[in-house]
Amino acid sequence: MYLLLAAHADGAVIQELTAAGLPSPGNPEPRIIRRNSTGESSAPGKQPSATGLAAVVRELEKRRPRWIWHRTQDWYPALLQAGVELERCYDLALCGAILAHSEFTAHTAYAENAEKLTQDDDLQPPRVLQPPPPPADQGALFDDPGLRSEPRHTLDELRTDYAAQQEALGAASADGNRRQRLQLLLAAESAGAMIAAEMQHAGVPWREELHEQILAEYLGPRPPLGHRPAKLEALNSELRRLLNSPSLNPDSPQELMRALHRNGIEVKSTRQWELKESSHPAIEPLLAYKKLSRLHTANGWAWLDAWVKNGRFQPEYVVGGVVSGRWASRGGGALQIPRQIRGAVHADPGHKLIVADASQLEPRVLVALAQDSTMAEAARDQDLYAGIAAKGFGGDRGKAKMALLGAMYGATSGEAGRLMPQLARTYPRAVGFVERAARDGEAGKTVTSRLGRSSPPPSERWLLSQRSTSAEEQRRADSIARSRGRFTRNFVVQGSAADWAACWLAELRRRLRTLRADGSASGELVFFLHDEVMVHAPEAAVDACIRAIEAAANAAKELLFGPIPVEFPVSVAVVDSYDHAK
DNA sequence: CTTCCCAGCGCG
DNA sequence: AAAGCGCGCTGGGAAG
Repeated sequence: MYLLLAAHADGAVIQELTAAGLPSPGNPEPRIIRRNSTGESSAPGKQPSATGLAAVVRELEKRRPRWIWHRTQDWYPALLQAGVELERCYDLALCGAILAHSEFTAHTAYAENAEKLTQDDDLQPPRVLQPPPPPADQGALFDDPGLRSEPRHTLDELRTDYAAQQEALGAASADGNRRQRLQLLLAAESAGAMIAAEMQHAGVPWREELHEQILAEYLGPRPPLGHRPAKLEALNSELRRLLNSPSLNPDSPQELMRALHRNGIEVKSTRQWELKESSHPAIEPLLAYKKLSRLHTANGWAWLDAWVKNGRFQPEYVVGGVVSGRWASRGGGALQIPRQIRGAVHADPGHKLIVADASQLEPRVLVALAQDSTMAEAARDQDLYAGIAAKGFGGDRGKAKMALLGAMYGATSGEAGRLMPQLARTYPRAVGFVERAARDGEAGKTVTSRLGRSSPPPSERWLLSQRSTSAEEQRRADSIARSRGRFTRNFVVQGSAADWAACWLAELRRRLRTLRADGSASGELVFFLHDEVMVHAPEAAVDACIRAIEAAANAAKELLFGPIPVEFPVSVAVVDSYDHAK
């Protein structure tokens, strides 16, 4: 059953559709849910409109429909706020973006139409950005889901878009299961959107007093607003003395650079690794200052005030925020929680954090993509790098790792660059695969992830550079082309790893829901970071959750690659506190 | 004053 | 030791 949910000038509107996106013959009329019209008496603290729509959706969910809507972010957070969890959806915006650019559907009307729209866009002034969504706590009233601005998409527009997307999907070329893969990607992307909203709703368990303890340890007591904490101030005084610069502000790279030069420290930048080259007595306190200053500005008391409420850190995840299919995030730097403060991430009483990460995901994905049986053999080892080191690198794990990472990132110089021929000799297929992606990118072609997410077309810069005439221009053109080559080289691996992770996450969510539906203790997904998930679970549910995580990883591999002899092991840690994982 | 970009560093 | 991919956030600093 397919239910389209759209914003209506007067509230919301729901229509049942066929799989192809036509109005359902048995039930063709859309149903309008007006604000304040569904008869539920307003509970204190809740607006009737909220209960109204939420109640209707909850009732319809019993028929286990697939909800089709423009953007999950417009509807689902408010539904969750109202206590309504849904099983599955189809996110038109996310799926449409994939279909508009995928090589698998490049020949379809949908892609051509999208292409035209993009060109039209170029003629128009830049689109006004959506205002940022209100903070989660303001969404609690669930006043106008999808109606924060005038509805830009009518029911018919959305229905037509869905039908067109299904048609494009149906027209995807059948060779090598491309259509099934793309369909899987759309399902995983939509599931991801729901998971993002659910994780945002749940939040990461965060103990404020533990965070404060950590800050006090590193920085001293909380300073008055706009002041440096004691330990930073002490380091600052020391620096001013050692560099003979009584008014130095070490937060200014320019000032700092001048002060260093005045003292004979000849660096070209103030980056850590370059500063480490020098043995001047000011370097050590300077590095300490930078480290602590980073903690204070990025994850200090101000951060804690802004982002942690009621023991939860609730960032917003941006599914589809990275071209490769990785997620981005907004607010609080959710994907950059530094190791220093992970001790503040702490399970609730009676609960555990289950932190699982896919070990060496990207090289394993490369092995599977390239079908490199020699490398697959080597990767049997739980430690892939050790296995590869054993064959081709005389057992030197460090070299094997650097070579493989270099191949995936496009290293040209340094030790990684020098190791490339050695890697190519033993593993020609794996190296050939990324080389091919690089050559394609340099030539302006598109590359595509395993499930069908394609790289963006060449940039304006790339196109312009193709017309270069002089030798100087040609050199620049080559450099731009190589840069694109490095991007596409990495795209196929990073993008396919993101495909895998999306399936892993969706499969895990399904299993956790099944556990809950069966009445067993279950856990809650609370964090996701490219190749790592965190489940917050009552102790009784830990074993079942671990099995779910492992089964989901295995399922993801099968979904992407079928029964191939490459393992995707996950390492699992059951901890009270995030800093004890890994 | 606001708006934008950069340098630097956090994460994978 | 410090190249080679993808992000977000901060403060400083230049531009408007």
